[in-house]
Amino acid sequence: MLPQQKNKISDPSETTPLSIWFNTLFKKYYHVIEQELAHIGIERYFFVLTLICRHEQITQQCIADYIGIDKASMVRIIDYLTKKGLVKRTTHQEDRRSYIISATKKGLQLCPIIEQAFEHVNNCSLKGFTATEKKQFLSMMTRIETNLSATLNQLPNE
Amino acid sequence: MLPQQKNKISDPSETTPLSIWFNTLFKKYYHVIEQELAHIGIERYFFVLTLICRHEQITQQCIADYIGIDKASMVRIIDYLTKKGLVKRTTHQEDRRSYIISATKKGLQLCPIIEQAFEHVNNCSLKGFTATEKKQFLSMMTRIETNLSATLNQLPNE
DNA sequence: AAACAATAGTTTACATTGCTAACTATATAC
DNA sequence: GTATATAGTTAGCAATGTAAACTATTGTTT
Repeated sequence: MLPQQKNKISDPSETTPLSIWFNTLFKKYYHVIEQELAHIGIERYFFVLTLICRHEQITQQCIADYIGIDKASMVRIIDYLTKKGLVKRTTHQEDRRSYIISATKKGLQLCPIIEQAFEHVNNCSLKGFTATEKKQFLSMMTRIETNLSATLNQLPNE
Repeated sequence: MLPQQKNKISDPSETTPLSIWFNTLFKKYYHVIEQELAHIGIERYFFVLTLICRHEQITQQCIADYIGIDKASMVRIIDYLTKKGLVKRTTHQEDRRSYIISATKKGLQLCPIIEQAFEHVNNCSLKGFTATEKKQFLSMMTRIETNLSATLNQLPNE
C-alpha cells in the first residue's frame, strides 16, 4: 500500500529484503542489552567475554572466525577487555604463534551477569512463543544461515 | 559441548543472544546482495533507493525513522544517491522545511533490478521452507520486533 | 502579531567498525 | 633448509552512528 497520508512508509512486501529485518532486530536487541548491562563496567563485547569464559583453550582467531570478523578487529576487542582487567593473553604452549585468551577472576564474575541478561532479553524477545515455536524459530534461523552460506559459496567469483 | 579439540567453539546455547543470530544473518545476506548487485553502479543503500522509488511523497526524516537511523546519516545517504544521479531533492510545497526525495529515471530503472535481487536472495534464504513456514517466520520476526519495542519502552530511563 | 518551542535538514566532529596491507614470529610442507 | 602458511600486531582508510550547533520554517501560546 502506498502512503495515503503525508509521511508514511508502506508495510513490508515480498521484495523487502530479510536483511532489513535482521538488522532492525539486531539493533533493537542490542539497545536493550546495552541498557540492561549499563552498570557492569564495559559497554561492548559482552558476548565475546562470555565465549572466553566458557572455553578453556580459545584463541583470537578462533573467536574471530566464530563471530565473523577479521583478526585485526579481534585484536582491538581483546585489547579492550584486557584493559578492563577481564581477560588475559597467555602464550599457547603447543603453538607459540597464538595466545590462549582466558578470563580473569573479574571476568568470570561478570560472565553470569551477562548471560542472565542474554537469557532475559531472549525471553523478552520470544514472549508469547510456545516452546515449540521457540524451537521452530531457532531451527529456521539455522536453516537460513545454511542456505545463505551455500549461496555465498556458489557465487561466481569474489 | 566444550571444545574437545584445539580451537572449536561450542554450539549455541540458551544464553546465546539472539542478536548474534540476527547480526550473522544480516551480514551474510548483505554479502550476497553486494555480490549480486556489484555491477549496477552503487555499492550501498539499495533498499533506501527502492523505498524512494516506491513512494511518491517521502522525506528524509520519514526514511530515517523507518530504517532506524538518524537524520545526519540520512543526509549522507541522500547525498550519495544524488551524486550517482539516482534521486533528487525537491522542496516540499506544504512544509518548506523538508524535501521530497524522488527517484530520477535512472533511479527508477535500477529499482526493479534491486527488487529482483532482494526477491531472489529472499528465496535463496528461505529455500526448503513451505509457504506456511515462510509466513510463520515473518510473523515471528514481527512478534519479536513488537516484543523488543515494548521492552525498550519499559526500560527505566534512557 | 510577537514570542517561543518544535521540526527538517545541514554541517562538523568524534569514536567505533570493518577491512586491507605490511609486518614479526612461529609452524608446517616439500 | 627453504618456501609457504598461519597467529597476531600495527597502521591507515572509508563507512557508520551519534551528538551538538546551526539555519530555516512551522506551530503554539498569549
